[in-house]
Amino acid sequence: MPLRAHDLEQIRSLPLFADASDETFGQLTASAFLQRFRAGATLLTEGDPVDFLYILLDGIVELSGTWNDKETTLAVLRPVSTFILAAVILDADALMGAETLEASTILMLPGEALRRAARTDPLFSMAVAQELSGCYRGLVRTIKNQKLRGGAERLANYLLSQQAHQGGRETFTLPHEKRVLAALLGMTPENLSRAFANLSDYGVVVNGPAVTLGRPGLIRRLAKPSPLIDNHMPLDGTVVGKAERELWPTAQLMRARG
Amino acid sequence: MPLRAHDLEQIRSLPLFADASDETFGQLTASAFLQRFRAGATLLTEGDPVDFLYILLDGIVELSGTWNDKETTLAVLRPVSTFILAAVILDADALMGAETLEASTILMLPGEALRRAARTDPLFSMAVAQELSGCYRGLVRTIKNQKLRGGAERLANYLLSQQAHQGGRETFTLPHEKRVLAALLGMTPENLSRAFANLSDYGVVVNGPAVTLGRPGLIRRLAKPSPLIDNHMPLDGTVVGKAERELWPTAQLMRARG
DNA sequence: GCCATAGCTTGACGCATGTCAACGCCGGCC
DNA sequence: GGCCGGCGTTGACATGCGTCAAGCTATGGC
Repeated sequence: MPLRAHDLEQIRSLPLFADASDETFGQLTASAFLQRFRAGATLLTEGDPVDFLYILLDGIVELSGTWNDKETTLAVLRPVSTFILAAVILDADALMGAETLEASTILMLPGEALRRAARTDPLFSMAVAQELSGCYRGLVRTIKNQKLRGGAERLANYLLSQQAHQGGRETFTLPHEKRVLAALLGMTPENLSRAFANLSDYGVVVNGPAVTLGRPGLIRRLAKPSPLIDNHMPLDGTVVGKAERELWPTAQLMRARG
Repeated sequence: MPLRAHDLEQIRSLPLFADASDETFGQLTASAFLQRFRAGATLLTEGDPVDFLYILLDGIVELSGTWNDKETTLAVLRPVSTFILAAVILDADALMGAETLEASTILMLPGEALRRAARTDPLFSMAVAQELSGCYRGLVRTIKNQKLRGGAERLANYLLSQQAHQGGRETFTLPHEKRVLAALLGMTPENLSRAFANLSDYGVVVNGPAVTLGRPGLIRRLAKPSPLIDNHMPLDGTVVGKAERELWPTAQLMRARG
């Protein structure tokens, strides 16, 4: 699929490309193309050489890692997210697999063009460095979340952040199937059920995909959310400045499963 | 402490600075300075604004994360390693604490100078992006190691990689106290003891800090080392090319503790 | 309306790991 | 020499989590 003017505008407005020169942007997009994938399609297998930077424009994709017949979910991405930037920059093999959870449309940007652009356009490569920094810090948060909190605490924090994303209403709806949520939070579906059951003591009521936090104070006291672990979205519509750019870089949701 | 010619040469030869223009390098080092810290010194506290890029030239430093009175070790660094590059690039607060485990000498490079250099010198900011990519992939490996392997398996793989680093001899010596090693591997000291005990069935003999792997085939069959998780050092002395640059970026050792 | 299937939940069980306490070893210090 | 404190090990115990099995509900096809 060729790119349309509308797509180009959308890409151009991403933090990663906003500062690039027109020339750089032109060279980058000249060799790029859009591709549509069905649900469950494998985009990348662990160990494969990575030839493209992927930019998820629509749909959902899961990043995973495997070893010895075990699999773990490293992240679940929603639009607009770039992924495997690090592998592209280093021209290295993929450390994670990628597959679509829903039908998705993805922009594919040849790696060689991206590396060439980064080597010549300092503002673009600075943007690349900022994007990578955001991803790195996302992983640091993930590890801290994973190692320092128990299952119920991870779930509680997830619910609080979801609530914030959806406008802070008392009742909101889970964006994924519970099986996917469990993987995201680093537990089995069975344990997610139990974790929800435990949280009922804290005013959490679950009705299918609908969740209501009946006692915000109580659940917050359990969750103890921290800006050093959880990425908080600004509640009002204020424009984010440079320092907050890392807040919502490429991958908003990052958790691991055992 | 001012920088000496010898220090400058050493810095200049790091991958991060090797491609920078002389002008960039001069501007960067003009405002840099060396500092010596005693063992146990706190370099950075979680949440602090980060004003410098740190480059560990001698000694050992530990990176940690905390939440709710619990602490976890995110990495143990040895020379020559840079750290908190991502926070510097984004001019953001530190997500991890840093403290010296031994007396250390550290080069401190003002963040503003680094960001300015990255915005103007494309080859330097490309090197920054490559360094960050290596760090990012290191964290991905850490998470996979942590979530996919059990304690004994993590230890087995650590021993194999240590053995390789030390020339592949049957007997080698642990580079850290066992308490630090336990933190590195994401377990308690008690469990590290038990893990060592379990590995005796696989030909692993421990004598204080000396470890000998009596049955390499057996321990390898348990460890199942993978290039997608473990960073293998080249056994021979071949010069590493661009693709392998990520192999030994800033932080070689990254594990987390619960 | 009936059945099949998938997603979710619940219970029972076992394993891995954290916690707490006691002990031995060793090195430093008085 | 004797005391002391840090490190490492070992055991008993509790807990969190994964695994397996069964059942429950909703949805879709016939």
